[in-house]
Amino acid sequence: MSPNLQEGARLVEGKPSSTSFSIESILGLDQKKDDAPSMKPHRPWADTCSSLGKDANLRLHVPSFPNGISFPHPGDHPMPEERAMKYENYFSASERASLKRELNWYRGRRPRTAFTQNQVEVLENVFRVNCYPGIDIREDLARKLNLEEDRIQIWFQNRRAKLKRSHRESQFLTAKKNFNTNLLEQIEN
Amino acid sequence: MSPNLQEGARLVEGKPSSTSFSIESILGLDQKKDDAPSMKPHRPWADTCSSLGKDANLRLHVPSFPNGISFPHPGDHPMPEERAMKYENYFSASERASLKRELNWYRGRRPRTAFTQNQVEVLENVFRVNCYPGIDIREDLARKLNLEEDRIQIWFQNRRAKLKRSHRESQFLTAKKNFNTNLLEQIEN
DNA sequence: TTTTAATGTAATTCG
DNA sequence: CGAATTACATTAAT
Repeated sequence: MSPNLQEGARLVEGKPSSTSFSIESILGLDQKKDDAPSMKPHRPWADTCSSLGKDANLRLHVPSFPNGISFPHPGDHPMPEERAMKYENYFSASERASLKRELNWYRGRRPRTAFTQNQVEVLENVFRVNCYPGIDIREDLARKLNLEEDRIQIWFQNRRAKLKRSHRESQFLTAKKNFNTNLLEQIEN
Repeated sequence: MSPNLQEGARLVEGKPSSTSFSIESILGLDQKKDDAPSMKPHRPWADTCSSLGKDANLRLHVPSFPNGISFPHPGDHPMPEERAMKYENYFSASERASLKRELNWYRGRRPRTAFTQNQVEVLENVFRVNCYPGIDIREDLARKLNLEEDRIQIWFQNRRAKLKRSHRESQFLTAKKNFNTNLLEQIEN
């Protein structure tokens, strides 16, 4: 019997009591506690080497308009009337790109990769033959297409999901059609 | 044999492949072959008395292709004519393995469990104290959280993997930062 | 709005 | 058990 779980039960009920589990249950299982998981989301694309003055606070800066108007957060609702203020009008392409990177940083998401048509075609061709390319193939593709291996792997994952989805859908449609057909026959008889 | 990437590349570019992937590579011959005799994976959640959908997914072995999934995707560009033969002749062991895997998923992958926030909270709290809970603790948790013990075990496994991953990453970042710092010092001297 | 790259994590497999 | 990989549900960029 582990009486220690009662602590857990308490936590369930919203009691943030100090987690004191009975020693017995932890006995012999004393682990090196990394109490601050620190959960680094792993964002290698936010390269720390890019600038020598690689200050962390650099990315916490909230972009704003030159005139002090705060930058429209993409998640927010569009501002109907202020169309004339669209930030595109204020920044060059490269400036927008860097702003975007900053946004991506504090939102913690890798900038969306835009595959070229050629890259997609090659990937599709490989997919047709083998939709589970091993690491060797992926690395090979990465070199040949000038992409990171991770992009390749993700691409295949998403591609498989897409295939499955389409399969599901067609199956559903078939089932529906059959259902309707049967129904019709019954009515006719 | 099956078309390889050279053909694929040619199809894409219309030029004599500068990209050449070896057949072995494409077919993933380097991958682990699991042509092992079919053993039953025991899937209690694949309830025999579930509804219509069950049989549909269970044995859709279409002669030409498992599950009716066509690899030259129906909506996609057709492959060269030679495709009309028995598929056994066209797919390597590893490809068949892939297909088999896919088949397996369709007929029996446990539905993804969505833990509630409370469940996760309790699990995290226990994890903080002991990330290798023995069977008794797991059973206890299972009862308290109304989950199967297996889910608990898997959760801890995945949680440990996650912790390890985060350690690796923070280590990497630290190393990188040190590297940059050293570089900077050298430049300054 | 639709498609799809990216994320987080539960589930599976193998050694 | 860990490591690697996968499916799958979501989020969000285009």
